[in-house]
Amino acid sequence: MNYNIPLQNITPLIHQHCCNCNLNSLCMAVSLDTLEMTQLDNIINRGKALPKGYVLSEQGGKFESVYALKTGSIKTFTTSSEGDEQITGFYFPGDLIGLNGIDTGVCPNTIKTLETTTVCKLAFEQLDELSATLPKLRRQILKTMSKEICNEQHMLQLLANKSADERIATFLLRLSNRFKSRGFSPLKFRLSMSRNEIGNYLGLSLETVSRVFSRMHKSGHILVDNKEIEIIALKPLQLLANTEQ
Amino acid sequence: MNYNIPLQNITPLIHQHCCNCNLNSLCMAVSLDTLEMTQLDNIINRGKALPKGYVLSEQGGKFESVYALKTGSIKTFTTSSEGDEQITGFYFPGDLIGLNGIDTGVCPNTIKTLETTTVCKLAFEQLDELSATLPKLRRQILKTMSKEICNEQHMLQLLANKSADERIATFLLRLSNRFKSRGFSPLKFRLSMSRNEIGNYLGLSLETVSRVFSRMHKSGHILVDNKEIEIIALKPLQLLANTEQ
DNA sequence: CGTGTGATTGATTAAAATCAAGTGATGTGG
DNA sequence: CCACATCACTTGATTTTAATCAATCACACG
Repeated sequence: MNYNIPLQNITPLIHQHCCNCNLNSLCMAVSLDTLEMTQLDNIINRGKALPKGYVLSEQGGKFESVYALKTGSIKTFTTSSEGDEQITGFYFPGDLIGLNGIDTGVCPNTIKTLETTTVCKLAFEQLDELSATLPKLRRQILKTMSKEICNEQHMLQLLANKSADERIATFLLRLSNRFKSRGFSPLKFRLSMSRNEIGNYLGLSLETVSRVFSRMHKSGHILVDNKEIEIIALKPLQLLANTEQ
Repeated sequence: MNYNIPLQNITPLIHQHCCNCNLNSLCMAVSLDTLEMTQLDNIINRGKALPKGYVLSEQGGKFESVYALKTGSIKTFTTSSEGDEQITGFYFPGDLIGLNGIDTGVCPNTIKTLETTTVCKLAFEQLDELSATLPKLRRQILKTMSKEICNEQHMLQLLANKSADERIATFLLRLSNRFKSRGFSPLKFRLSMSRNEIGNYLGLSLETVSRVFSRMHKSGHILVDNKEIEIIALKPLQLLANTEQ
């Protein structure tokens, strides 16, 4: 199910601007004043609604744009020479995706929607030029990349020496925090990715993911109904995520 | 053995400039012309020789500077709330270290020398200001961070679904490539980190690291003499690093 | 109403961690 | 310069965890 409909052919949203986007506090536009935001606004190709499974950018392709996620969710993954995928991140509204192509000029991973999703597309060259005159924008780009590095270092720690239960607990709590900061419920949410994708991301088999969910469900920490998750007991999860028991 | 001698009290090297530094093709200075290099030169606090175990920057401290590694080697690691360390990277001459503190303004990891090491210290604020007028420098900073993200995504892939043998083979080949691009021998080198540190980085116990080294030694792929490594059969290692058996 | 995909659950296996000696290297003080 | 202490590394035996293999269940969809 690999849609490759060109962006132009996808239903565009009503034209909207950064200055009245409800995500501007999370996005590139954070800390810019109205005039600066208008300048940013001018280089943005805005709000296309994309179906589930749509590939925004393919690994190996030329790096030209970065994407700001408006609604929906996205996964990024690398495909190794043997063909197996490794998911490198899940993304939600307000996230900026695709900056890691700068180094080589080639997209190092594939960007794919997990559900119906809308994004803003920013041409990187123009963004870079604009950043020369807007120190706050420049700083914001660096911050985004810096945060990405920190996230990945956190994942390294998780994969290097945490148990399956600790990985899942950490995963759920990170999702919870991300939803919270976006104004969604931090205790009740829907997983837009499959067990297989969660396992791939966390270095676990899909069976293990399912077993851990069942275990946590039985012990009353969470409520699992297929993709719907409700966190019942936050403290035990936090304990599991932080401490080596 | 946690030296915390202030930088000022460490023997300074003979004053040297970016324009005649033999690492400028690897470092920030790459692609800058002579005038631009001189401007960069002016904001650099240069060439201090640091003993083994010296802490350049501590996790949780204020983020102010980044470091360019001239000679020696460095590890970066995060310390979790329970106190266990997770090594996030090993660095060699030409590498730029510490940019991931930008996001929060706080150093997200500790930077520590693995042996006698010399570095150049760059005040980040000044570097950022300079980057506004030097597009090539700005691009270089982004490239450095982009490369760091790609490295870490590569590590994620390694930790998520590769066997101990594949991890070690990949580790050795990456070192080999990095030494090669720095003009050192790609087939014979000295590991400046312990088995414990390698294991920590690769998500393996130190015993497993030792066993894999022994196994590869016996099978004639590498020669191991304590910290000295010689790659005898490159092809089998590459095969092991790339393919699922 | 079958078909297929994703999720759950159980049984078995495999890989690496842990536990436990023991060896070799390095460094220190007498 | 040597005896001793310490630390890093190696190797072996056992245990543990999660992967794999396998069957079944549940839900969505044509």
